[in-house]
Amino acid sequence: MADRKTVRGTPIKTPVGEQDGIDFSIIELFFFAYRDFTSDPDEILADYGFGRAHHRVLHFVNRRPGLTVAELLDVLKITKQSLARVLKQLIDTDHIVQLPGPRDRRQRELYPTEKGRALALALARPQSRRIHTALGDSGLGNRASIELFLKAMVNPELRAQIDILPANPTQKRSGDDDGEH
Amino acid sequence: MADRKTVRGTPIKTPVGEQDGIDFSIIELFFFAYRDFTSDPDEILADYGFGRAHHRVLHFVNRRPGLTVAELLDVLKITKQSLARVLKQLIDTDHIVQLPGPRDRRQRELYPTEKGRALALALARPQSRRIHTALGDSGLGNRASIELFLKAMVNPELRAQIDILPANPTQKRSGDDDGEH
DNA sequence: AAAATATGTCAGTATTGTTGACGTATTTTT
DNA sequence: AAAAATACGTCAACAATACTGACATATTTT
Repeated sequence: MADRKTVRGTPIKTPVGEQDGIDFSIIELFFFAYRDFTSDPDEILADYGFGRAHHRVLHFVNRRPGLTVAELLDVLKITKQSLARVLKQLIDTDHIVQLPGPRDRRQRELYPTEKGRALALALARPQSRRIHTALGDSGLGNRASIELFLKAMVNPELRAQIDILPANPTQKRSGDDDGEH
Repeated sequence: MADRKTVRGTPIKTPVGEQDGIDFSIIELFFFAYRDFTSDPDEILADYGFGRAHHRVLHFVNRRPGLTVAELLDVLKITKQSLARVLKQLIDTDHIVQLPGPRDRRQRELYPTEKGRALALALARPQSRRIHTALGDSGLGNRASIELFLKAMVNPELRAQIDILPANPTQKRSGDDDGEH
């Protein structure tokens, strides 16, 4: 048998691009942007021996204090076991506490402690700074457009998860004086 | 000694929010958007027994045909071993071929085959569609703003990796041509 | 000839995810 | 009250993707 068991295809030397009818520039930008966006908290987490999974749990418990394990699983779209490990660590290190559900005592409502709140804020701070800078660079009037765009990128049936969160109630903030420019 | 081997902190019941000076809404939207953005190709990849790592390699080899292993490692920011596995699979399945570098024969230039090009396009198609829809939903005039924003989210020192790509007409590969003789 | 470089590979490990099964406490249904 | 369903925790086994460190080979540079 000659070395023909795999008939190698011919190398293509022209780059793919927009002419193929596909929005490669934004696809790629999204990849790079998210990579760097997550790199900021990753460095902090490393000091705690935590990973990105811990960050996500911490984030949502801080955003929706009192949410149950089942709700958290639904938001994160992971399995019980994946959550169990990181949640246990966060509870053991006193970043999160569990309280029995008031109506249904089988449920465990998850709350951040002072320590957990502080860590969540510390993790979010560099991300928020990056976003703020990026908004400045791209024109400060774009905030609404960016929000709309990102929200439209989410699967429609899952947008409910976002709307529940206390993101929009007092979005006014007009004339807010955090102007770096 | 009551159960105080760990003195648990008090549960905090108020959600974090923008009043903490942090842009939680966009942080969260970015998370959800990227999660769903990557879920489209993930489903296709599963049919091939491939994962997200294969997708990234395939993407950049198609975007920059002829890039070397070292360049690919630099773009992906992973180690040689992490790349080795997925690259080997992609070569064995004839999605990518290697050619010795013309100037330096130690290098392996990576090129997509017809098959690899087709898969890259198939993976990018639903992502592009999602982007297009989202741009439509958020106002069609926002494309430039979105691009600027995403680019500004990338670490400045790494933006060069993006500029090299054939997204913009200023694609000038420096150095002596690698001409096909 | 020696050193440096580009790549490939091996061995071992960590993190984060998966599926499936089972136990316990609690609530709901019968 | 007994049975079934539910919420959660946990165990065992496994898979994908990353990591570090070491070493081999071919090739280029010094």
